Amino acid sequence: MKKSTLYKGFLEPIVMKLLKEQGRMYGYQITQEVKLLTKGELQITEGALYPLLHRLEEEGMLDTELKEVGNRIRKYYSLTAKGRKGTVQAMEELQQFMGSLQWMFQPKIS
Amino acid sequence: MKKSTLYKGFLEPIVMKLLKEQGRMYGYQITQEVKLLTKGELQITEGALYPLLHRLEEEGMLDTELKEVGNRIRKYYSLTAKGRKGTVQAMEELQQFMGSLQWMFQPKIS
DNA sequence: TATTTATACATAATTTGCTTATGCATTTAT
DNA sequence: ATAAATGCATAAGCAAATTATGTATAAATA
Repeated sequence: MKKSTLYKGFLEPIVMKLLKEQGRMYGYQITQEVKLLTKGELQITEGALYPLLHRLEEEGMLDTELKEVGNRIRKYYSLTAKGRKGTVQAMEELQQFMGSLQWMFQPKIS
Repeated sequence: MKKSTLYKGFLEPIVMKLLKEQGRMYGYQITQEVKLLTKGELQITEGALYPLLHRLEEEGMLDTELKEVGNRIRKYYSLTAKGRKGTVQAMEELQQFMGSLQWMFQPKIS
């Protein structure tokens, strides 16, 4: 990932939120969607994404489903019930964090 | 640092922005200011802060000044010219990054 | 007045979360 | 024919935190 530096810790909520919106996605598709949604700003690397997906699956956040497409196999991921709860929580934490940094962008309070 | 997770990479811009606003601060003061400004949300750990300050000084971003207060020695940090430029840049990158994540918080584009 | 908490610095070991590099295989575009 | 895109995966290395520890003074509190 990169172009504008990726601030670490964001990849997980990004992926989970995407899965929540889109329902069911495979790894490569996630990289392309993020690239699109961020107008090329964020480029997720596979070295970051795949291990994360594996970890989230192991934690019971994601379910997987293999699908043969043409001659290739795609691995689709979707949120479990736990994963949906986890997403809500991750988003709340993210928002709170962003909120707590508002002072950085506000004009000085005279 | 912690309470809400600290997303990695934010500490540097936070510290630099603070120094830009306040002019001249010592380490402990920075931890207290951040705690105040974030209403207790972000608690900077010394293990993160001091090495960062040392690194920024080494990179020519910060100047230091020792001051004896009572019986203790405080080490004051302030931005150099390079540091002020660096702060502007760091803030721009941060804002661009935040901007590129807007889609995560916006209601679905029907 | 003894003890804890706050102030003030610092460093080392460890963990986390990425990047970079590599590998393999198929499909599409040049 | 060759390169680029699609699709998965893992390993090595690095940077930025956390956690733990150490030292010392000052102020608050039991």
